[in-house]
Amino acid sequence: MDNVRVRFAPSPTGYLHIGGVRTALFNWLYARRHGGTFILRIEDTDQARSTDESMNAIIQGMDWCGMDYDEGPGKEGPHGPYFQTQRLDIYKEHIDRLLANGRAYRCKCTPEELDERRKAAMAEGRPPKYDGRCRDLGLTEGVIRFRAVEEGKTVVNDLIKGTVTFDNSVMDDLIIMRTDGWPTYNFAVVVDDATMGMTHVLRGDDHLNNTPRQIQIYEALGYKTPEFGHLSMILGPDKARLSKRHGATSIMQYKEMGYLPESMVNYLVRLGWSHGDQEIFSMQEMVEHFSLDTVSSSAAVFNPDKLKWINHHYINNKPAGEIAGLLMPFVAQEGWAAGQDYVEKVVLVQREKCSTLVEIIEASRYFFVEPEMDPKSAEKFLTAETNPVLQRLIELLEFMIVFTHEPLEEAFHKVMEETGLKMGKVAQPVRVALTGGVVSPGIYDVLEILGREKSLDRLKRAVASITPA
RNA sequence: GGUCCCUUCGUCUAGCGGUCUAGGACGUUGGCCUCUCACGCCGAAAACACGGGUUCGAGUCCCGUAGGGAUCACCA
Repeated sequence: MDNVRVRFAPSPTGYLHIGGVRTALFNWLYARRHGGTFILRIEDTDQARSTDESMNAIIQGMDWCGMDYDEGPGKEGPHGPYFQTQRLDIYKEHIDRLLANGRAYRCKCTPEELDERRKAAMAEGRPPKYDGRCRDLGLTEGVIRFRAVEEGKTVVNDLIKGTVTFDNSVMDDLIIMRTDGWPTYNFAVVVDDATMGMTHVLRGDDHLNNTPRQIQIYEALGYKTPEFGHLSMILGPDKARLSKRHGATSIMQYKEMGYLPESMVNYLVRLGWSHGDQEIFSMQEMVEHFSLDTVSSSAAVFNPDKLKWINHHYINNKPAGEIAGLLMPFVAQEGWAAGQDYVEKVVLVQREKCSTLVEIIEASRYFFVEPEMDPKSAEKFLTAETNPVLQRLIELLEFMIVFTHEPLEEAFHKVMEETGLKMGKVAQPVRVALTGGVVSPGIYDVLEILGREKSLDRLKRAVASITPA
């Protein structure tokens, strides 16, 4: 399989969707696996709905995920341009060919008339297809329709679904050029995929029903058809196609929620593809093992819990310095002044209990600002009884030369010996004093990161807040 | 409604006719560890949609049924 050419062809009418990312990813992997070319094409013929923001979001999202393209916006190649709105001449030329060989004709039916007939047909239980009334009128004005072949069958040898046979009687004469002079989707994709030399078309299986009509267009134009592979859909928990009402669906939303790109890609690749029992894949491993043979043909429900688990994995396995770097924008957003070295120390002690960058931030406020005291924790652990314990600890810490794990541990043990209290009885009050709550990393780590000054400050304040018995 | 696709634990999946008393992962759950929360470790519950074939033998092949999804635009 040489010279593989595949593409991702989104329409810039919204943000880059999770489903779109997966489609892009499978194409990208296929290209990289086979040393082929990955093309990004922008399907912007619906100019009313297309926006530059959307296009930027798509490019940004793909970049974030680590999917680079070889040809596309900003990377002109031999088959450009890569915006459909810049390819009008190409479409016109192909329309002319169809008009010339009799495979296309003008139609003067108005949208209103068509709509009416469609409804009537539906009501009577007839298939709502165009009746072909303008077929042989030889009109010179109006939209242009493709003259479909209605006899026989069209077979799609799908790389994922297998052989799918369509009866041509279901085909009707679809409009290929609108009143405004722009081509419609089914025609434009064919012209683009053919002229851009695509060898494989991997896309969502919502396009499977379009494929036989597209094949007819390829044939009418005298082009060789590419290989097709239809990926199953990603579903929401209710088994309906994943959409905004299921929550976050834009890839950049996940970035904001504190997910790492490798988590998204790793999670998404496992939605429909597998390599034995392996769950964790680096990009390199994916490229190495990816195959259409192991792509599932059934739809998959998006599972946020598993995504979290994968994100937890990456947060805990990437170098802490990198995680700290990713955290800096979040730190800035909170308005906290801290250097990356300090953040890295926090990462080291916090990440094992966190699944997202945002969770690290939320669990770490007291490392950056004065904590808010949780009343319940204070009531339970900052009591008249624990007061002397804290006071004794303060004395010991005041005179400590190096404020690090081992001497801190020694100090705690000394207090425990003197008071006969167990670790839990000493650590919890300290934890509450330092963090305002009952959950934190190991107490020596908290003390060390906070440092002597802040630690003593908070301990003293806690002591002062306790009313003696 | 027509057409098309899909159907293994709640979820993602392994399985490509015998090695399946069906494996892994997320989640759930019991225990251990323990200065809290976690992590980690050890265990548990949990699935071949149903009915017919084909075959010596079917989760694996075929046909129905049911359920789910997609699609039927001068949107992509």
